Amino acid sequence: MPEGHTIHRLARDLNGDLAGDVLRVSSPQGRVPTETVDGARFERAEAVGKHLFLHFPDACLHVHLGLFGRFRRRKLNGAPPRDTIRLRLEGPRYAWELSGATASDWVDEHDISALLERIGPDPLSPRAKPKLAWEMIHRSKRPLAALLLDQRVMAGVGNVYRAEILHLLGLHPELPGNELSQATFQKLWRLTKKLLARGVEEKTIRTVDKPSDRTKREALHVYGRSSCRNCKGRVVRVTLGQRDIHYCPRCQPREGE
DNA sequence: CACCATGTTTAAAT
DNA sequence: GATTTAAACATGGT
Repeated sequence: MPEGHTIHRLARDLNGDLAGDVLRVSSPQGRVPTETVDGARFERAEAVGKHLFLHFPDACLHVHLGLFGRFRRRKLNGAPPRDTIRLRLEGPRYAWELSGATASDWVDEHDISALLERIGPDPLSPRAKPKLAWEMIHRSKRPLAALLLDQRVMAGVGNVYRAEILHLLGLHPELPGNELSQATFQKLWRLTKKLLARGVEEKTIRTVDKPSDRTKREALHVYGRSSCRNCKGRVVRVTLGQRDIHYCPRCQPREGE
């Protein structure tokens, strides 16, 4: 479910609903110890790449949604949580419920810095240093498609954004990182930032300026499509690394650059 | 009901 | 040392 925009939007919505409030915190599944924060004031949520941090005065919960994780708002209606709910944050007006996450652990300062050191710059962070991403890409022979998905290079891009970014720049997915020019990298960084930011506002991924309708297919150029939005040619789907990537051989020729 | 998918981590193999 | 592969984990939508 989640690419970086989802997590940043989650942080914004959680803050809008719950920041500064005293929460009832529970773990219906019993998988997250909540005694120390139940009844405590929730300070704020913070997103970095695809990671989410929930800050309480004396504790911080690290959440990563992984492939199936969800974190949803529910109206308070007295209904008991479903048995798949791992964590429940109950504020004055809404309850937020977490399910299916890959990670939901209490972390200390040390854990947090170790984690942040592990991931690359997040284009949505004003303090991000794109230079770090450029250096990794520039030094690597790995295909661009693999580098974009590697959270150590850049944090927040997932399978949909990667396919769309490469298509918009006319880059072949297998172009080795060290063959990308610095000028094109700068375009790539700016584009990524723009698309992720738009995703946060619209709560969905849209890379097409004026889609003809509201369907997901129409909002994208190649991902999940059988024909390229630009040239109408057949979209190629190949497994690169562990994940499928969609691209248009005509709009994204091998020579690239 | 069967199938599919917007992810990460670790260790082992190349 | 760099990179790739395999395995494990976790749900909901169609």
